[in-house]
Amino acid sequence: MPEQPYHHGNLRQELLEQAETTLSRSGVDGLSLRQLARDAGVSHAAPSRHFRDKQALLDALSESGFLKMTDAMARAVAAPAAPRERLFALAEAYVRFAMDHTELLALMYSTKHAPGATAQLIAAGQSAMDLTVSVVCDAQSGGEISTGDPTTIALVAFSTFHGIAMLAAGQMLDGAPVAEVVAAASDLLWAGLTA
Amino acid sequence: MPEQPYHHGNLRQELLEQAETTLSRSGVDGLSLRQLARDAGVSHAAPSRHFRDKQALLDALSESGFLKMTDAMARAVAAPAAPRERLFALAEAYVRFAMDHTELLALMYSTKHAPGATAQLIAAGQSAMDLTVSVVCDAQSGGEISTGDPTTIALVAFSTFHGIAMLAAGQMLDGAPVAEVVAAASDLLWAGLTA
DNA sequence: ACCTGAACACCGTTCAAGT
DNA sequence: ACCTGAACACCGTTCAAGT
Repeated sequence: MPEQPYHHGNLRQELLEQAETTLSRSGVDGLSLRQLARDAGVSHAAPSRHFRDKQALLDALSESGFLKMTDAMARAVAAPAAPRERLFALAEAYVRFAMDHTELLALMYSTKHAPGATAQLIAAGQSAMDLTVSVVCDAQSGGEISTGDPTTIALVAFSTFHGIAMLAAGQMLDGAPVAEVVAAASDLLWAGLTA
Repeated sequence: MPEQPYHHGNLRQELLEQAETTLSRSGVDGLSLRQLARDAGVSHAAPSRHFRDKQALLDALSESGFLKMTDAMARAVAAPAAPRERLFALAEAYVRFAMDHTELLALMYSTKHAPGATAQLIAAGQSAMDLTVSVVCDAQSGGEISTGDPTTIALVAFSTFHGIAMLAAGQMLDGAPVAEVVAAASDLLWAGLTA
């Protein structure tokens, strides 16, 4: 175990990992570049080699969050099942991710990175929505739900799950069991789509 | 127009008003107690007489935001109309408020004030949801929609509108016209409820 | 290429002291 | 009661200089 060499070698990665840990424990406000540098045993100016500014680090964190979330949702939807079950599984995966990564989700959907967002970040943010569209399209081509613009339908479904995820993550469901709300939302959506 | 007297007289109110303006222009991150003090022509330590810390000011801002929002929603729902239209009006009012007060809404639903929130703040946050419950109950007692726990139904409806509001405020609807998504969501919800 | 050290212009919070 | 001024411990960002 040698002391840290002058060239850290993997600073960018270590900063990101430490940042994710700190984020989940203390929220965005608890995140300071100088503290991250201290944790990594490096001068406070070192991170600027790897992230232009603090926002760049937050954006990188957001992007990896979107990738993880989409991954979890994609796995939930991949299992062969009826569209009805796949939509439910999508909702469950979304809400579960939200509850397991409260602060990360808040960062991901904070308006902050609105203007200068990377193309990669935008694409990552879109992929969860794309997944929803594909489930809707499958259900439509199976003739199980009403025709109608699949994007709009997916947007409504996604918004519903997003709303539940955000409220659940913020403990604003007034103590209603999350699983019940997710189930009720899936039922209601499906009932509306098959009406 | 005399110079500001030593005792400002209305500092708390002026700080809140200036804070709301700054918030809407620059977001929470653009909000600094010291800057607000400068704007009010007062020393940087003066605000602490009126707000224990920065979070207290943010909480006060949130609370007044919730009051305004509920007020707008209540007005939208007050007009005598069929439950179907009242639910739609509720959704419209919510989303309109969200788009007109992007940063305020983000603050209101940030998890920040989770632990030390005032009872007043919590109550204010609840009132929009209460309004939704009452619309659902009216629809149920009119026999227009399926019976079932009105709180759960309201929670799903509220989540849907909340999700649309948040995504719209963050310009994450991929360019889909907000009004269309709101209408589609209302239609889908109502179809599910009357199925 | 990667990092350090010092410097600059900010913060929030606290506390004696003033009026 | 309400506010000031100074002080403390932090920030993010920049930039010459070191290895």
